[in-house]
Amino acid sequence: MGRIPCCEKDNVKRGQWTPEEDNKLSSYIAQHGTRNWRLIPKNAGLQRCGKSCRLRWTNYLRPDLKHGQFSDAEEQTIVKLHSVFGNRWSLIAAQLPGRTDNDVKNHWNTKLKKKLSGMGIDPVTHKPFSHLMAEIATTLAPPQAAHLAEAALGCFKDEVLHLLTKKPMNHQVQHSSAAWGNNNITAYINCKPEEKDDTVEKIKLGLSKATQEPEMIPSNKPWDPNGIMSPSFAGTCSVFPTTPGFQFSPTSFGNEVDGSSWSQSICTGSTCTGMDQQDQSHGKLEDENGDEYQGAKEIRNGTSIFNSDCVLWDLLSHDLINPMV
DNA sequence: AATGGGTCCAACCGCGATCTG
DNA sequence: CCAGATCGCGGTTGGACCCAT
Repeated sequence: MGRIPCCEKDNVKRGQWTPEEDNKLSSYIAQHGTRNWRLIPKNAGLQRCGKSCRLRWTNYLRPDLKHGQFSDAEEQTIVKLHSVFGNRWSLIAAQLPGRTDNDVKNHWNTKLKKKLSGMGIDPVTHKPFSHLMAEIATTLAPPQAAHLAEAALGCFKDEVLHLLTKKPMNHQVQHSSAAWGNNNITAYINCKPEEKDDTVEKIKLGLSKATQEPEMIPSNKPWDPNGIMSPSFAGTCSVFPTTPGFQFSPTSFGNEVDGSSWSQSICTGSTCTGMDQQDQSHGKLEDENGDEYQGAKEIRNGTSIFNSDCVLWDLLSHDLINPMV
Protein backbone atom coordinates (compact mmCIF):
# COMPACT_ATOMS: atom_id res chain seq x y z
CA MET A 1 0.00 0.00 0.00
CA GLY A 2 1.10 3.56 -0.63
CA ARG A 3 4.59 4.65 -1.40
CA ILE A 4 7.87 3.92 0.25
CA PRO A 5 9.17 6.60 2.66
CA CYS A 6 10.96 9.60 1.21
CA CYS A 7 14.05 9.02 3.33
CA GLU A 8 15.34 7.27 6.41
CA LYS A 9 14.88 9.91 9.03
CA ASP A 10 17.73 8.75 11.25
CA ASN A 11 20.28 8.76 8.47
CA VAL A 12 19.89 12.25 7.09
CA LYS A 13 22.01 15.31 7.63
CA ARG A 14 20.38 18.53 8.72
CA GLY A 15 21.37 22.15 9.09
CA GLN A 16 23.44 24.35 6.82
CA TRP A 17 24.31 23.09 3.37
CA THR A 18 27.96 22.92 2.37
CA PRO A 19 29.22 24.06 -1.05
CA GLU A 20 29.97 20.44 -1.90
CA GLU A 21 26.39 19.46 -1.18
CA ASP A 22 25.15 22.36 -3.26
CA ASN A 23 27.36 21.28 -6.14
CA LYS A 24 26.15 17.71 -5.95
CA LEU A 25 22.53 18.73 -5.90
CA SER A 26 22.87 21.34 -8.64
CA SER A 27 24.76 19.09 -11.00
CA TYR A 28 22.38 16.21 -10.42
CA ILE A 29 19.32 18.36 -11.10
CA ALA A 30 20.98 19.89 -14.15
CA GLN A 31 21.29 16.38 -15.57
CA HIS A 32 18.15 14.71 -14.36
CA GLY A 33 15.69 17.44 -13.45
CA THR A 34 13.51 17.54 -10.36
CA ARG A 35 11.15 14.72 -11.14
CA ASN A 36 11.32 12.73 -7.93
CA TRP A 37 12.59 14.41 -4.79
CA ARG A 38 12.62 11.13 -2.91
CA LEU A 39 15.25 9.70 -5.23
CA ILE A 40 17.28 12.83 -5.78
CA PRO A 41 19.35 12.81 -2.54
CA LYS A 42 20.11 9.12 -2.87
CA ASN A 43 21.08 9.33 -6.52
CA ALA A 44 23.03 12.55 -6.02
CA GLY A 45 25.01 11.06 -3.16
CA LEU A 46 23.54 13.31 -0.51
CA GLN A 47 22.65 12.34 3.03
CA ARG A 48 19.68 14.65 2.99
CA CYS A 49 15.94 14.28 3.07
CA GLY A 50 14.23 14.85 -0.25
CA LYS A 51 12.25 17.64 1.30
CA SER A 52 15.43 19.36 2.42
CA CYS A 53 16.83 19.04 -1.12
CA ARG A 54 13.67 20.51 -2.60
CA LEU A 55 13.80 23.49 -0.25
CA ARG A 56 17.48 24.07 -0.91
CA TRP A 57 16.87 23.99 -4.64
CA THR A 58 13.73 26.10 -4.76
CA ASN A 59 14.88 28.69 -2.24
CA TYR A 60 18.54 29.00 -3.04
CA LEU A 61 20.09 27.02 -5.87
CA ARG A 62 17.67 27.58 -8.73
CA PRO A 63 19.61 29.46 -11.43
CA ASP A 64 16.78 31.91 -12.08
CA LEU A 65 16.79 33.26 -8.54
CA LYS A 66 17.82 36.77 -7.59
CA HIS A 67 19.88 37.01 -4.44
CA GLY A 68 20.38 40.74 -4.08
CA GLN A 69 18.48 43.43 -2.28
CA PHE A 70 14.84 44.06 -3.02
CA SER A 71 14.30 47.09 -5.22
CA ASP A 72 11.83 49.84 -4.41
CA ALA A 73 9.57 48.55 -7.16
CA GLU A 74 9.64 45.06 -5.69
CA GLU A 75 8.85 46.41 -2.25
CA GLN A 76 5.95 48.37 -3.64
CA THR A 77 4.62 45.27 -5.32
CA ILE A 78 4.89 43.25 -2.14
CA VAL A 79 3.07 45.84 -0.08
CA LYS A 80 0.39 46.27 -2.68
CA LEU A 81 -0.23 42.57 -3.04
CA HIS A 82 -0.01 41.94 0.68
CA SER A 83 -2.76 44.47 1.25
CA VAL A 84 -4.97 42.31 -0.91
CA PHE A 85 -3.82 38.75 -0.36
CA GLY A 86 -2.34 38.88 3.11
CA ASN A 87 0.31 36.29 3.91
CA ARG A 88 -0.15 34.39 0.66
CA TRP A 89 3.56 34.47 0.00
CA SER A 90 3.55 32.15 -2.94
CA LEU A 91 0.97 34.30 -4.71
CA ILE A 92 2.99 37.41 -4.04
CA ALA A 93 6.28 35.80 -5.02
CA ALA A 94 4.74 34.66 -8.29
CA GLN A 95 4.58 38.31 -9.31
CA LEU A 96 8.25 38.90 -8.51
CA PRO A 97 10.55 37.15 -10.97
CA GLY A 98 13.49 35.52 -9.28
CA ARG A 99 12.05 35.80 -5.80
CA THR A 100 10.80 32.91 -3.73
CA ASP A 101 7.99 32.87 -1.25
CA ASN A 102 10.62 32.44 1.46
CA ASP A 103 12.46 35.54 0.22
CA VAL A 104 9.30 37.58 0.21
CA LYS A 105 8.21 36.32 3.59
CA ASN A 106 11.59 37.04 5.16
CA HIS A 107 11.77 40.48 3.60
CA TRP A 108 8.29 41.28 4.79
CA ASN A 109 8.93 40.09 8.33
CA THR A 110 12.32 41.76 8.70
CA LYS A 111 11.94 44.99 6.75
CA LEU A 112 8.58 45.93 5.34
CA LYS A 113 6.53 45.30 8.46
CA LYS A 114 8.80 47.63 10.39
CA LYS A 115 8.72 50.24 7.67
CA LEU A 116 4.96 50.31 7.66
CA SER A 117 4.74 50.36 11.43
CA GLY A 118 7.22 53.19 11.50
CA MET A 119 4.92 55.11 9.22
CA GLY A 120 1.99 54.58 11.53
CA ILE A 121 0.39 51.98 9.33
CA ASP A 122 -0.70 48.62 10.63
CA PRO A 123 1.08 46.01 8.49
CA VAL A 124 -1.72 43.52 8.96
CA THR A 125 -4.65 45.60 7.83
CA HIS A 126 -2.70 48.28 5.94
CA LYS A 127 -4.71 50.90 7.75
CA PRO A 128 -3.33 53.78 9.77
CA PHE A 129 -3.18 52.90 13.44
CA SER A 130 -5.38 55.87 14.19
CA HIS A 131 -8.15 54.39 12.07
CA LEU A 132 -7.87 51.06 13.81
CA MET A 133 -8.20 52.75 17.16
CA ALA A 134 -11.21 54.65 15.97
CA GLU A 135 -12.77 51.45 14.67
CA ILE A 136 -12.27 49.79 18.01
CA ALA A 137 -13.88 52.71 19.71
CA THR A 138 -16.86 52.93 17.42
CA THR A 139 -17.70 49.35 16.51
CA LEU A 140 -17.38 47.24 19.63
CA ALA A 141 -19.60 46.65 22.58
CA PRO A 142 -18.55 48.44 25.79
CA PRO A 143 -16.60 45.73 27.60
CA GLN A 144 -14.88 44.64 24.43
CA ALA A 145 -14.11 48.20 23.44
CA ALA A 146 -12.46 48.96 26.72
CA HIS A 147 -10.35 45.83 26.78
CA LEU A 148 -9.40 45.92 23.14
CA ALA A 149 -8.54 49.57 23.23
CA GLU A 150 -6.31 48.90 26.18
CA ALA A 151 -4.62 46.07 24.36
CA ALA A 152 -4.27 48.13 21.22
CA LEU A 153 -2.73 50.92 23.18
CA GLY A 154 -0.06 48.48 24.20
CA CYS A 155 0.50 47.29 20.65
CA PHE A 156 0.49 50.66 18.97
CA LYS A 157 1.84 52.57 21.92
CA ASP A 158 4.15 54.89 20.08
CA GLU A 159 1.71 55.76 17.36
CA VAL A 160 -1.19 56.24 19.71
CA LEU A 161 0.81 58.26 22.15
CA HIS A 162 1.80 60.50 19.33
CA LEU A 163 -1.78 60.94 18.30
CA LEU A 164 -3.13 61.54 21.73
CA THR A 165 -0.39 63.90 22.80
CA LYS A 166 -0.10 65.50 19.36
CA LYS A 167 3.65 65.26 19.38
CA PRO A 168 5.07 65.85 15.93
CA MET A 169 5.92 62.77 13.91
CA ASN A 170 9.66 62.42 14.12
CA HIS A 171 12.61 60.47 12.86
CA GLN A 172 10.75 57.38 11.84
CA VAL A 173 8.68 59.07 9.23
CA GLN A 174 11.49 61.03 7.76
CA HIS A 175 13.80 58.10 7.75
CA SER A 176 11.23 55.89 6.13
CA SER A 177 10.16 58.32 3.50
CA ALA A 178 13.72 58.99 2.54
CA ALA A 179 14.47 55.31 2.31
CA TRP A 180 11.44 54.75 0.12
CA GLY A 181 12.36 57.37 -2.30
CA ASN A 182 9.55 59.88 -2.30
CA ASN A 183 7.42 62.00 -0.08
CA ASN A 184 4.15 60.18 -0.37
CA ILE A 185 4.19 58.83 3.12
CA THR A 186 5.33 62.04 4.64
CA ALA A 187 2.59 63.65 2.66
CA TYR A 188 0.06 61.30 4.17
CA ILE A 189 1.33 61.58 7.69
CA ASN A 190 1.47 65.32 7.47
CA CYS A 191 -1.61 65.86 5.39
CA LYS A 192 -5.01 66.86 6.62
CA PRO A 193 -4.18 67.69 10.20
CA GLU A 194 -7.80 68.41 10.79
CA GLU A 195 -8.63 64.83 9.88
CA LYS A 196 -6.11 63.44 12.33
CA ASP A 197 -7.38 65.71 15.04
CA ASP A 198 -10.81 64.54 14.13
CA THR A 199 -9.62 60.99 14.46
CA VAL A 200 -8.32 61.62 17.93
CA GLU A 201 -11.66 63.08 18.87
CA LYS A 202 -13.41 60.07 17.38
CA ILE A 203 -11.26 57.77 19.45
CA LYS A 204 -12.00 59.66 22.62
CA LEU A 205 -15.66 60.04 21.82
CA GLY A 206 -16.08 56.45 20.76
CA LEU A 207 -14.40 55.08 23.84
CA SER A 208 -16.42 57.35 25.99
CA LYS A 209 -19.66 56.32 24.34
CA ALA A 210 -18.78 52.69 24.32
CA THR A 211 -17.90 52.51 27.95
CA GLN A 212 -20.51 54.85 29.35
CA GLU A 213 -23.55 54.72 27.12
CA PRO A 214 -24.33 51.19 26.08
CA GLU A 215 -27.80 52.20 24.92
CA MET A 216 -26.21 54.14 22.09
CA ILE A 217 -25.03 50.94 20.48
CA PRO A 218 -27.60 49.90 17.91
CA SER A 219 -29.33 46.57 18.12
CA ASN A 220 -28.02 45.08 14.91
CA LYS A 221 -24.37 45.39 15.73
CA PRO A 222 -21.63 44.67 13.23
CA TRP A 223 -20.10 42.17 15.61
CA ASP A 224 -23.31 40.26 15.62
CA PRO A 225 -22.92 37.62 12.92
CA ASN A 226 -26.64 37.73 12.25
CA GLY A 227 -26.88 41.48 12.29
CA ILE A 228 -27.07 43.87 9.39
CA MET A 229 -25.35 47.22 9.59
CA SER A 230 -27.89 49.84 10.35
CA PRO A 231 -27.72 53.20 8.61
CA SER A 232 -27.66 55.02 11.90
CA PHE A 233 -24.74 53.05 13.19
CA ALA A 234 -22.85 53.22 9.96
CA GLY A 235 -23.18 56.95 10.20
CA THR A 236 -21.27 57.03 13.44
CA CYS A 237 -18.13 55.89 11.72
CA SER A 238 -18.63 57.27 8.29
CA VAL A 239 -14.96 57.81 7.70
CA PHE A 240 -14.10 54.18 8.17
CA PRO A 241 -15.00 50.85 6.74
CA THR A 242 -17.86 49.50 8.75
CA THR A 243 -16.72 45.93 9.18
CA PRO A 244 -13.82 44.92 11.40
CA GLY A 245 -11.20 43.22 9.32
CA PHE A 246 -12.42 44.87 6.17
CA GLN A 247 -9.57 45.56 3.85
CA PHE A 248 -9.11 48.08 1.21
CA SER A 249 -9.26 50.95 -0.46
CA PRO A 250 -6.20 51.87 -2.45
CA THR A 251 -7.92 54.05 -4.93
CA SER A 252 -9.66 56.44 -2.65
CA PHE A 253 -6.65 56.76 -0.45
CA GLY A 254 -4.32 57.45 -3.28
CA ASN A 255 -6.58 60.12 -4.62
CA GLU A 256 -6.82 61.77 -1.27
CA VAL A 257 -3.12 62.06 -0.87
CA ASP A 258 -1.48 62.49 -4.19
CA GLY A 259 -2.95 59.86 -6.45
CA SER A 260 0.29 57.98 -6.88
CA SER A 261 0.40 54.23 -7.08
CA TRP A 262 2.95 54.15 -4.29
CA SER A 263 0.67 55.73 -1.76
CA GLN A 264 -2.01 53.37 -2.96
CA SER A 265 0.30 50.54 -2.16
CA ILE A 266 1.30 51.67 1.25
CA CYS A 267 -2.02 52.12 2.88
CA THR A 268 -5.36 50.72 2.06
CA GLY A 269 -7.17 52.00 5.02
CA SER A 270 -8.67 55.37 4.46
CA THR A 271 -12.15 56.12 3.28
CA CYS A 272 -13.58 53.03 1.78
CA THR A 273 -15.74 54.03 -1.12
CA GLY A 274 -15.93 51.66 -4.06
CA MET A 275 -16.00 48.17 -2.73
CA ASP A 276 -17.91 48.48 0.48
CA GLN A 277 -20.66 50.29 -1.27
CA GLN A 278 -20.71 48.17 -4.35
CA ASP A 279 -20.20 44.70 -3.09
CA GLN A 280 -19.30 43.99 0.46
CA SER A 281 -19.24 40.27 0.06
CA HIS A 282 -16.41 40.58 -2.41
CA GLY A 283 -14.48 43.07 -0.38
CA LYS A 284 -14.44 41.18 2.87
CA LEU A 285 -11.60 38.74 3.12
CA GLU A 286 -11.93 37.93 6.77
CA ASP A 287 -14.40 38.56 9.49
CA GLU A 288 -13.51 39.67 12.97
CA ASN A 289 -12.68 36.12 13.96
CA GLY A 290 -10.25 35.74 11.12
CA ASP A 291 -12.59 33.42 9.29
CA GLU A 292 -12.53 33.77 5.60
CA TYR A 293 -15.43 35.27 3.79
CA GLN A 294 -16.39 34.58 0.25
CA GLY A 295 -13.63 36.55 -1.38
CA ALA A 296 -10.79 34.79 0.34
CA LYS A 297 -12.32 31.41 -0.29
CA GLU A 298 -12.57 32.20 -3.96
CA ILE A 299 -8.88 33.00 -4.07
CA ARG A 300 -8.10 29.75 -2.36
CA ASN A 301 -10.23 27.90 -4.84
CA GLY A 302 -8.31 29.48 -7.65
CA THR A 303 -10.94 31.86 -8.93
CA SER A 304 -10.82 35.59 -8.84
CA ILE A 305 -12.45 37.52 -6.07
CA PHE A 306 -12.74 40.44 -8.40
CA ASN A 307 -15.35 41.17 -10.94
CA SER A 308 -15.09 43.41 -13.94
CA ASP A 309 -16.28 46.58 -12.26
CA CYS A 310 -14.09 46.19 -9.21
CA VAL A 311 -11.67 49.03 -8.65
CA LEU A 312 -9.14 46.83 -6.89
CA TRP A 313 -9.02 44.34 -9.70
CA ASP A 314 -8.49 47.12 -12.20
CA LEU A 315 -5.61 48.38 -10.14
CA LEU A 316 -3.91 45.05 -9.76
CA SER A 317 -4.61 43.37 -13.03
CA HIS A 318 -2.43 45.85 -14.86
CA ASP A 319 0.55 44.99 -12.73
CA LEU A 320 0.29 41.24 -12.43
CA ILE A 321 2.86 39.10 -14.14
CA ASN A 322 1.19 35.82 -13.41
CA PRO A 323 -2.57 35.76 -13.46
CA MET A 324 -4.13 34.81 -10.16
CA VAL A 325 -6.82 32.77 -11.80
C1' DA B 1 38.60 42.08 23.80
C1' DA B 2 34.33 40.48 25.78
C1' DT B 3 29.60 40.43 25.75
C1' DG B 4 24.86 41.23 25.17
C1' DG B 5 21.16 42.52 22.18
C1' DG B 6 19.26 43.05 17.66
C1' DT B 7 18.85 41.74 12.81
C1' DC B 8 18.63 38.76 9.08
C1' DC B 9 17.86 34.68 6.52
C1' DA B 10 18.42 29.75 5.57
C1' DA B 11 16.39 25.86 7.12
C1' DC B 12 13.08 23.31 9.60
C1' DC B 13 8.33 22.07 11.09
C1' DG B 14 3.67 20.92 10.58
C1' DC B 15 -0.39 20.84 8.01
C1' DG B 16 -3.63 20.36 4.09
C1' DA B 17 -3.96 19.10 -0.69
C1' DT B 18 -2.66 16.13 -4.15
C1' DC B 19 -0.72 12.15 -6.06
C1' DT B 20 0.42 7.31 -6.55
C1' DG B 21 0.94 2.29 -5.94
C1' DC C 1 -11.02 3.07 -3.30
C1' DC C 2 -7.63 3.58 0.19
C1' DA C 3 -3.42 4.24 2.74
C1' DG C 4 0.32 6.66 2.84
C1' DA C 5 3.96 9.34 0.35
C1' DT C 6 4.90 13.70 -1.85
C1' DC C 7 4.24 18.41 -2.68
C1' DG C 8 3.47 23.14 -1.59
C1' DC C 9 2.69 26.42 1.63
C1' DG C 10 2.95 29.50 5.76
C1' DG C 11 4.81 29.89 10.37
C1' DT C 12 8.72 29.42 13.27
C1' DT C 13 13.43 28.79 14.74
C1' DG C 14 18.57 28.53 15.02
C1' DG C 15 22.58 30.54 14.38
C1' DA C 16 25.68 33.67 11.94
C1' DC C 17 26.63 38.30 11.77
C1' DC C 18 26.75 43.14 13.21
C1' DC C 19 26.96 46.80 16.38
C1' DA C 20 26.91 49.27 20.68
C1' DT C 21 28.55 49.24 25.25
